[in-house]
Amino acid sequence: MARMTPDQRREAIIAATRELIGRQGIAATTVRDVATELGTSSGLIHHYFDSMDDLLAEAFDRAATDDLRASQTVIAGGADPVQRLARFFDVFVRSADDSMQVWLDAWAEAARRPALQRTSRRVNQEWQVLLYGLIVSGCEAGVMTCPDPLASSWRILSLVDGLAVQTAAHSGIVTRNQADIWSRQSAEVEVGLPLGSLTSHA
Amino acid sequence: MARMTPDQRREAIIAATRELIGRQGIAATTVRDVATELGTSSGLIHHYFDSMDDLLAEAFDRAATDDLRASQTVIAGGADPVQRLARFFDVFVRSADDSMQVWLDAWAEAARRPALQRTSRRVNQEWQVLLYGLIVSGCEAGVMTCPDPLASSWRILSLVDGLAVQTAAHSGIVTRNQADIWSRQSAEVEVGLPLGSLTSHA
DNA sequence: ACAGTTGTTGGACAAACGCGCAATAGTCCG
DNA sequence: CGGACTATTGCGCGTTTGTCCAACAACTGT
Repeated sequence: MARMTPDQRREAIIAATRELIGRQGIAATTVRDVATELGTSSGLIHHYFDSMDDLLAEAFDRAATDDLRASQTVIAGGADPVQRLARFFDVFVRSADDSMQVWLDAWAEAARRPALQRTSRRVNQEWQVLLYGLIVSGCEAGVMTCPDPLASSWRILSLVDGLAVQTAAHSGIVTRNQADIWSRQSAEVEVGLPLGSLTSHA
Repeated sequence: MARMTPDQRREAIIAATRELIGRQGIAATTVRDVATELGTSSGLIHHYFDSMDDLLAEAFDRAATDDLRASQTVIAGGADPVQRLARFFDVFVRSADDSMQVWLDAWAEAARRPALQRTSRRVNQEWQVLLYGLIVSGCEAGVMTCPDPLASSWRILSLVDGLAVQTAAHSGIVTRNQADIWSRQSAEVEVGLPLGSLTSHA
């Protein structure tokens, strides 16, 4: 096979793994799957990664962190705190739609894969920090009322996770649109916004 | 091995599987694990169940349904709608504490195990129906205000699921007590109860 | 050009998986 | 007692898994 620089090769392995876990989940992705996707031998993967756990954790980390960074950029483009919060739900629902099985697998597999568990925890906390910041800035601007912004951020994040589970694992019972609307309504109540504030964006 | 009646044997297999999935999750439980737990051969399991998917689905069904029935009984003992709703959180938090890994595995494995997927969906819906009934009866009694009881039941169920994920998969970030309090507060807002109504039970 | 280093191969390896099957042991009925 | 039936055994089959390793190929510095 054509030779790459070590950095390029490592990135290519991670990219192939990302593609695969997005397509078939984390739990169902094997070393040989990655090698086939890359068009290389399976031994090469272990030349760059100590274990499958490490590779899965890093691939999940890249995918989740890219999602988070992209979301931060989109959200930062909102004109005011309310619009930024509305954008939070836009990007979250969209990204959850594509990669919910990855999240479910990450949560479940965390019990059996130490590296994946560490990554999953950190990513989760970063989403909470992002949401917490949005709420606090809304309160400082005086457009939101929040008696307990920490509790609110955890509640909204949990609600959104839970609704994502409903649409993914129990697809057909709760639709994506319902989950989107319900999570916005719940957030409006949390931060004292009038109903419809987060949904009436052009 | 000592012989049982077919019914007894079948129940013993299910009981052993329940024990195992509670201890090590659904995904990590194998045919041989069940046979060892029972003290029988592995071939016997396939004499009573067509596939491992079927066995796991039935064991999960029993465990989840038993939890649900026991919860219904406890909840029904509440004097009024508010106390019954408070009891909902008591039993839910307690059962989630023991078996959260089972739920995570059920959600994640549902994508790869058809029988488990059907069972998981049904159990989830039964919890929602239970919660929906509690809310509606509170509204009919005039002690709760609910503009949209269906949406409320889905939101509360999703919130408690999401908070359970936070305490299980990301243990240490959100504690069980915090999750308990936060889910009650959220429910109080949903059905128009004064803060503290669901927590001030003896 | 040559030696040394490192990327890469392809397959061996042991362990574990779900499942099936011939043989055995236990039960029941005539 | 004896034949029919079924529960149960114990093992083997084929596959798949993560990991490892000796050999080969390619690049580097002298």
